[in-house]
Amino acid sequence: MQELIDWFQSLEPLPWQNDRDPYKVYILEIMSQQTTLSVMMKRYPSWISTFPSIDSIAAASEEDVLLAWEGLGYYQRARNIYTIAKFIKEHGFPEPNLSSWLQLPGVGRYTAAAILSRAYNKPYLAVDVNVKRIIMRIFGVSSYDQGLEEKFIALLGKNLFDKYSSDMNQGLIRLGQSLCKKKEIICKECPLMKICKSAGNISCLNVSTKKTIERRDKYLVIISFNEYIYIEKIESGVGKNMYRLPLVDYELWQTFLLEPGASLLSKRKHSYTKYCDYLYPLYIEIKEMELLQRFDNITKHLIACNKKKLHERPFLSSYRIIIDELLGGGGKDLFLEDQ
DNA sequence: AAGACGTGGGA
DNA sequence: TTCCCAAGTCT
Repeated sequence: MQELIDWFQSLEPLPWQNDRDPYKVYILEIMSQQTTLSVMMKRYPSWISTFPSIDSIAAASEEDVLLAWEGLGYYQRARNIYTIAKFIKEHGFPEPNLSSWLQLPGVGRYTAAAILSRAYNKPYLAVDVNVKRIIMRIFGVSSYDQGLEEKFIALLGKNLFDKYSSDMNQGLIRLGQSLCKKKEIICKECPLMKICKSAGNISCLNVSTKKTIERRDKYLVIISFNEYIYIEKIESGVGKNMYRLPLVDYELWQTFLLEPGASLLSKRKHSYTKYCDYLYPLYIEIKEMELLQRFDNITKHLIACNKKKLHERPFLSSYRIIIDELLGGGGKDLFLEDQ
């Protein structure tokens, strides 16, 4: 299927398309997961600017890496990048084969294949959800079977794939994003039309399973004292080793509400996966050292961070938004009541 | 093997 | 505003 290669090469190339540096290809593949092209266009260049090499990451801290990843979500990926950078600094890149790369944390079958074909020109088929859908349509089947992959490569042309797997892998993904989409197909422009059993016939729709949403209320306090804001390090779970504004239980939050200097900020909604969180931020401005002691019971577990340095710590997005509005825009939209 | 893991952006 | 989506991996 020379047609696939020709079609791919006729597209406007992505800025990083022809970079074969294993480090950059690795970052590119990890960052691409579960995100959109517009996010990539913004974040990939800035990442490379912050961390131009494996060594630059290995020389940083995990917190620095999480900060650079902030806003991209799925933060385990950033922790893995840090782990892998240190490993590679010591041992070098893995051998260019599937089993060696699969040993790296966060590198699964898709990512390993994509890196090996892009950076090392190894003929592995990188099967992501797009390619999976294309394969199912090509063969006109309604369930996926890994055995189809070898047949698919044969259909593409084994010799051609051995030589041009990088372009063909990338071409297939672009195809899945543009012509052979989940809910929309444009077969007449498809380079694979000749070999497709489902041509013109949309099928293999992923049935989206509706998840039941779980609502959660979170009560947080922003304790401000001189130049400092108290923040809390997340020890486990979502956002591990990142920071948040301190969460307290409702009872305590209510008692803080009555403190002098306390003002209620507008509530925030933050949804992800199956959760719908409502954040209730309470801003407490403490002017006297004596008053600070009234919060000893919680502040002793917290970190006093200079307001000017809050941007140096990695925060989960929902908290970052509140912090930015509080410090940046004068909190105009944030405050419920005028002071 | 179903569920967890996050977010910004577009309709 | 609200809903829904987007280059997976791990357990």
